[in-house]
Amino acid sequence: MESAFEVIAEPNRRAILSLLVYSERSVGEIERKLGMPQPAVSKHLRVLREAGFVESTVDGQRRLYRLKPEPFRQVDAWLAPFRRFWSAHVDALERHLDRMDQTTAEKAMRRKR
Amino acid sequence: MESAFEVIAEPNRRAILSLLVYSERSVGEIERKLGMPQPAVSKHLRVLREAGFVESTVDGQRRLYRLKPEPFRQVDAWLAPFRRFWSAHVDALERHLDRMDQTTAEKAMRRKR
DNA sequence: CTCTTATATACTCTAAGAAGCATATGCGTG
DNA sequence: CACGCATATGCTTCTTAGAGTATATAAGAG
Repeated sequence: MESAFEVIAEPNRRAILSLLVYSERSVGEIERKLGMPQPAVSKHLRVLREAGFVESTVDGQRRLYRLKPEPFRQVDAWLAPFRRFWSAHVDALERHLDRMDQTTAEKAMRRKR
Repeated sequence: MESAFEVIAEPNRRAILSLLVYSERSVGEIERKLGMPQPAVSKHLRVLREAGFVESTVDGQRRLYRLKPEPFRQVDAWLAPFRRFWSAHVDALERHLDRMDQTTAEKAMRRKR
């Protein structure tokens, strides 16, 4: 489970991360919110912690988990070169839709005449 | 291998995708550039194709593969909510580095006097 | 039509990861 | 100090993915 990519390949882990975006959470809170068994939560949190996605602090008998930024940046960095590419496609799609609109508009014009 | 996240969890597949950013490639080109056995390349391309990351066209006895945008967008969409969070950290880092620079600058100033 | 090049597929083997359950550890309270 | 809640860890089992190797398909060249 070296890489950040393998870590976020698991749906339950992505769910945990998405939950932690709002605020830090105890294990029990995660367990209840996601409806998954406690050992599963702890195991996934361990993986997330070892990969640097989260850190925890002790609060009495609870542990509070919160996000850490680094691995997200790694993923984002890998994604960056593709962004240029896919936004070009958005542009192409928009141009296409614009042409569609134009065509529609022209048809409407013709109908109006 | 349903999800885009599982697909990009595999390092060889990420390498293939990164290679295709520049231009479309034949299987043989990928094989040589990445130094991996041909069946491996074909298998990974199959996974990528089925997940919508790439598409291929026939060119004589070659197949040319190129990127498709949708799955990248999915990944980016999942990442988006975290971006706000981690850029806050970037800001903090930048402020930190700014202070460092300032300190360095002050030292330089002192040296100059 | 045969030989060669390009690519895909089938099959076997191995390993790793996730689920499920049981149990350990550790702190808090009466 | 005994009990109960919160969390972590250990163990077993099941499944799946990837590597490696061999082979199939299909197109071009002579």
